[in-house]
Amino acid sequence: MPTKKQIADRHRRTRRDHASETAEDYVEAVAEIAASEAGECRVANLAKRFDVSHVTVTKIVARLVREGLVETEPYGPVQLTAAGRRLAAKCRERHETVYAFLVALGVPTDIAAVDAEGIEHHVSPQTLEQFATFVEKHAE
Amino acid sequence: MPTKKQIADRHRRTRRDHASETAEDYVEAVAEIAASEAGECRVANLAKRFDVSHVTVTKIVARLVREGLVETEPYGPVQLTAAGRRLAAKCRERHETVYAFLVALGVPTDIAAVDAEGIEHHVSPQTLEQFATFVEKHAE
DNA sequence: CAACATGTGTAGCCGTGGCTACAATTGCAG
DNA sequence: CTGCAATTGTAGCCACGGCTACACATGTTG
Repeated sequence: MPTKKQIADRHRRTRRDHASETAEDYVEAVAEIAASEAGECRVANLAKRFDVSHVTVTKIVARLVREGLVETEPYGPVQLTAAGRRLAAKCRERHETVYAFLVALGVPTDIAAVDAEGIEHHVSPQTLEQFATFVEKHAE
Repeated sequence: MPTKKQIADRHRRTRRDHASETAEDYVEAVAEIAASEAGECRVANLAKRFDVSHVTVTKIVARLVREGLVETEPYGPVQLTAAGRRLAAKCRERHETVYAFLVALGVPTDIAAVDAEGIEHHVSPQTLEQFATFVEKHAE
């Protein structure tokens, strides 16, 4: 049975995860939008994507710049740094695995899409591995 | 394929979930502590449990009081309301299902404990149902 | 080139969940 | 009953992710 310290650690871990969830969602979105017909990712694209005001996007992008995940110039597009691209690729893969896993489990695709969005940030490498294994086994 | 509005909705849903995650964690903890040897749940118990200062607990408890989930008096214990007990029971059951599911999947118990903590708040009833079914099937 | 729509930036506000520092209460020891 | 330790409350600060309102750039379009 877990000690009190371990329980506290678990919660602290959960909180720390929250802090980076937004970053993960944003770099993923930037990558997708830049790879789409749009060709580049602008603040307005992100605002629409997350259904928030452009101000919220601006503030979050500023934080991502501080963290070295994206680059941007005044009135210019938002571009991923090398670190941002790495993170985006990792998140995309993880997201797809979680989604595929839920679908393989028998969850309706529309529900799986919502749940994957929330779950993906909390899946450890070990659990993700089990998810992937399960998907392979059930890939008919 | 999902529309832009659906993607935005998914994200809004995820954010709204965040707002209630803390409430869920706290009512769950209050129920557990009150049911333990301690007999009652005090601010100090919660502070230790989540490894945060007592001030943070006080503020969150105040919010839970506003939301009708707990009751308390100055310098007194924190008690669940009927609504709080209902929510706690629901969360406890869901938490256990998620944990049992991860373990059944093959995730090490210590890892499963951490992941369940993060995942439980994002599991829809439909997905939870699939988790439970899976656990039953693999309960030899 | 001027004007106007669109897109960004800036200022300033809110609630949540963190914190430290200090004040007040409680409760138990002496 | 007095006094001290532990607990709880209060004040005030921070970062994050929301917002509205207003200012400033950009880029078509006439």
